[in-house]
Amino acid sequence: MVGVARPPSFDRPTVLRAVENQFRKTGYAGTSLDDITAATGLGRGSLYAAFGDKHAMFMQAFEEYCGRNETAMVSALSGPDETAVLRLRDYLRGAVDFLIDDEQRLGCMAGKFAVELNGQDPLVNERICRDFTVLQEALISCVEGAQRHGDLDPEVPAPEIALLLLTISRGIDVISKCGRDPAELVAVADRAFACLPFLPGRAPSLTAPLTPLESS
Amino acid sequence: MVGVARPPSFDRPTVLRAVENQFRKTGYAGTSLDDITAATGLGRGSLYAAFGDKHAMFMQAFEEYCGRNETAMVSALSGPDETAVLRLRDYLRGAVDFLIDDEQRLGCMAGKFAVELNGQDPLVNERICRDFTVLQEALISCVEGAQRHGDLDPEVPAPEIALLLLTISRGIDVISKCGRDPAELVAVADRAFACLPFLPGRAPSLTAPLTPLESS
DNA sequence: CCCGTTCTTGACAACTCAGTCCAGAACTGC
DNA sequence: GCAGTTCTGGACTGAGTTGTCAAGAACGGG
Repeated sequence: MVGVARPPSFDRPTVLRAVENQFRKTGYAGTSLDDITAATGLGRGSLYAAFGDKHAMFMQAFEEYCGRNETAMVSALSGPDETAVLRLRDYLRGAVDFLIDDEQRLGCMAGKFAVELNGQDPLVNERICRDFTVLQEALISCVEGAQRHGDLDPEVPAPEIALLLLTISRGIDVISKCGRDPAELVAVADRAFACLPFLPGRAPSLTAPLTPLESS
Repeated sequence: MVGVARPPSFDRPTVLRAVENQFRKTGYAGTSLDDITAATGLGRGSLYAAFGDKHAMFMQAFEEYCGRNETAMVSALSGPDETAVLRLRDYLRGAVDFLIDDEQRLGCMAGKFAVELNGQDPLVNERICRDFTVLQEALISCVEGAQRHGDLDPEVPAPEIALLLLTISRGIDVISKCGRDPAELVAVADRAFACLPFLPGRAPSLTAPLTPLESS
């Protein structure tokens, strides 16, 4: 009488990742369930049973993305005050490297759906706000570290610098969409970094080695 | 025998503008022809006869937008070297003001569809590239003016500064989507302006009066 | 006022869409 | 190998989609 259920044939995170990629590639309205069945290799029945309807699939994939990205960014921006300013440089360069490395140039998923959904989906919008807030706070901590260490001008409000950095990386995603020379994107990131309010004599060389930054 | 045709009952630019607004609000895939008939007040037959299919409607509305925006930007960024740096400030502030003034926060249409279509529509993509190039070139001229006048460091390549400014205004569009306090957006624009490579003693006060900038 | 032309409206066909459902497959404890 | 459970794939439904078409309305020269 103790019948044992057939176990799912798929790996949940793997499927969610495929769903995420499909939505990032073709947008929310532009993605059909047939696209999703093709991307995941699962039938409609399995998808609906495991994740709910299209909107729920999207939300779970998006939540997955946000959590992963926030963790990576918070981790990449944490560290000693001595190297805080280098982490800020790597944040900008990392945004560019990630675009260059990815042939599809997907960019930040939160930024993409902020733009596509235009604030018309409250659940998605709330998650985007939270994502941007988390990223900004991680940047604030890092900026404050650089200020404590005497690299950046402590008179300039850290939240403003942090939000500017977030703005620039979202902007880089946008301008990268129309096949620009990767060197131009790198130049923009480096120029943005060079424009930060360094204290006199503290602006580091742009040719210093770059430590890679995990991004997505 | 010289029959005279019934003249169209609509104003072409007005209809194109309604089409543009609808696409900007709900995206390309997210806009149905019923949405467009509702937005324009025209029947399907009239729309198809006048503009062609959905894609052609989009292209014409987008072309209309790009032309209008490019003209406004080139004009707003042109002027004497003495005030070039102020025009750069107004470019950034204008991007923010336009978002704040518009309750729908539509932002730059080229940026929106660069993100939504992800480079998958060659015709649209080509137009976006051209739009960004025109904007960057107008910014380059203005930056060069500011350099000639001794406001900005002539050692820094003008195209880099110009592309950074373009990047920042596209980024502002993105972060504005999740209901941020307008004051934060203004602060980011002002901070970005303050970060430009001014020559010593040339950084203008941020509280100087702002001349309005037409945007869309 | 008539006429040829073009515009307009909305019905229509063909197709795609999201979401449901069911028949059968897979699995494991017994 | 059987039984009981859940998983799987795809057919199916009804709503929504794009694009077409035809019947009639509007127009102004003659």
